[in-house]
Amino acid sequence: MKPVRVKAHGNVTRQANKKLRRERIFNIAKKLIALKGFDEFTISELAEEAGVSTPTIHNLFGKKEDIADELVAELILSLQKVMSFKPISDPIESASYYVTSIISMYKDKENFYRSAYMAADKTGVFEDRESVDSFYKQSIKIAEHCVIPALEQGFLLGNIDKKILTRQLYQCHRIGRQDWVYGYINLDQYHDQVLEAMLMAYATDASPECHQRISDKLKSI
Amino acid sequence: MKPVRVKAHGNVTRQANKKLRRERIFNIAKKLIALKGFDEFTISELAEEAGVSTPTIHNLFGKKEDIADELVAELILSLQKVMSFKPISDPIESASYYVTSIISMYKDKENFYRSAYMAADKTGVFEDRESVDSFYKQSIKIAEHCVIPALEQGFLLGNIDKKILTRQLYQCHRIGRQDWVYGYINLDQYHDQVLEAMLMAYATDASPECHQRISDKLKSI
DNA sequence: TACATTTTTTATTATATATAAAATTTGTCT
DNA sequence: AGACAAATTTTATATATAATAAAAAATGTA
Repeated sequence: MKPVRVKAHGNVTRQANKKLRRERIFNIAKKLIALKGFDEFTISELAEEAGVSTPTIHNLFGKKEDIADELVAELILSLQKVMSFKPISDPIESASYYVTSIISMYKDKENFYRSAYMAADKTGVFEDRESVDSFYKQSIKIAEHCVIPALEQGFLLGNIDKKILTRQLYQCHRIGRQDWVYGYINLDQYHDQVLEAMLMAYATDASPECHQRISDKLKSI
Repeated sequence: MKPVRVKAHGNVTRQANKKLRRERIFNIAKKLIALKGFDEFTISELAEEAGVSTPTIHNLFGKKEDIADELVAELILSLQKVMSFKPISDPIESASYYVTSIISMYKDKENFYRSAYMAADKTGVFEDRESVDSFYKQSIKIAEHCVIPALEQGFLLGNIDKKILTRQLYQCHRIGRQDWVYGYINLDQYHDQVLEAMLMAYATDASPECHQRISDKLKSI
């Protein structure tokens, strides 16, 4: 009876190399998806760009849908970091800081974020408003973390329901992000569009002093 | 030499019947697109539902892309009507009237509007902000027609740039519409979401009296 | 009922995703 | 260096969809 060997001798090295190859091809995939859109990009095109055959793509990534799932999972993970940013009470500072942070994050890996958001649109993860740990509810909570100190410090008056205000702050991001993801505006335009919308939302309940500053800030964008 | 007859004897009747058949199948297409999404709906599925073969679909409608183009053309035409609605100076009345009008229009032919907006997303017509007769610029103009009388009547103060205000009023619609078109919210939720967002936009520049009324109205939604 | 024409269908092509099985490559150990 | 076992890639193939050409059927009128 022959001795049974569960793993090949050089399996550790093999896995490491595989990971490198996979990563190289995954980056090409991100580039192609960002360039053409998720549905429009094809496995065979990816294979050709990567210099391999289509079954190799399937071997490394599974179905096309699996690529979307992987992008989304990576995106969710990456967004968890932003989720834990420290609240700033002044609405103008808060909005500026928040938008700038996100932009610089996107700028770093634009292909990844654009392709991942496209994939997310296909799965609908961001649209789920029901489940407790939904991205929607998490985002609303973050917006709330911005509104509460602003109320406490008197930048906001409390005449507009907090819930409505936070909801608006969240919605601001969505439409701008959409426009950027699908290639209608660039990141700089995204910055201005979202900042403008966030400031407008804050302005609805701003103290006279704060309202004046927001108005000035809006003129400078 | 045989006499050349350009048209068949019964061509008028034929064309009329063809139009009826075509319309029947087009309605099924709208239903299917609204139900499954434009990319997900297939020609063969449509053919089966309609009780004809796939080439018949192609014969009647051309390519799949042509179906999208036709939906978009019909949508643009239908929206031209809404474009010419009379401005109301009071922001609350104006927003309520506008949202209600649109909803009732959509409610009538929900399959059509949902499938047409999906098709429009694919073509990107609504994202074009450059050309003079772009839908974007037309929409901005309508929003302006709402803002100007509100300023004149003193409902708005003019502290916030008119351009910014109109832009916000337009953006309000987009995200809510998106959520409805892709099946995440129904028309009643769309109503509340868009009305809330429009009122919030007006509130940023509202006179104290108007701001109070908006605040009350928001509580009642 | 004959017919000219339109309309539909059968047959076929092209392209994309996906998988199974064969062929090749890889990394290690002797 | 060369043998080897497993991993990896490729060739070949299946399935699904969109699209078109040519043949067959249906239609409306005289």
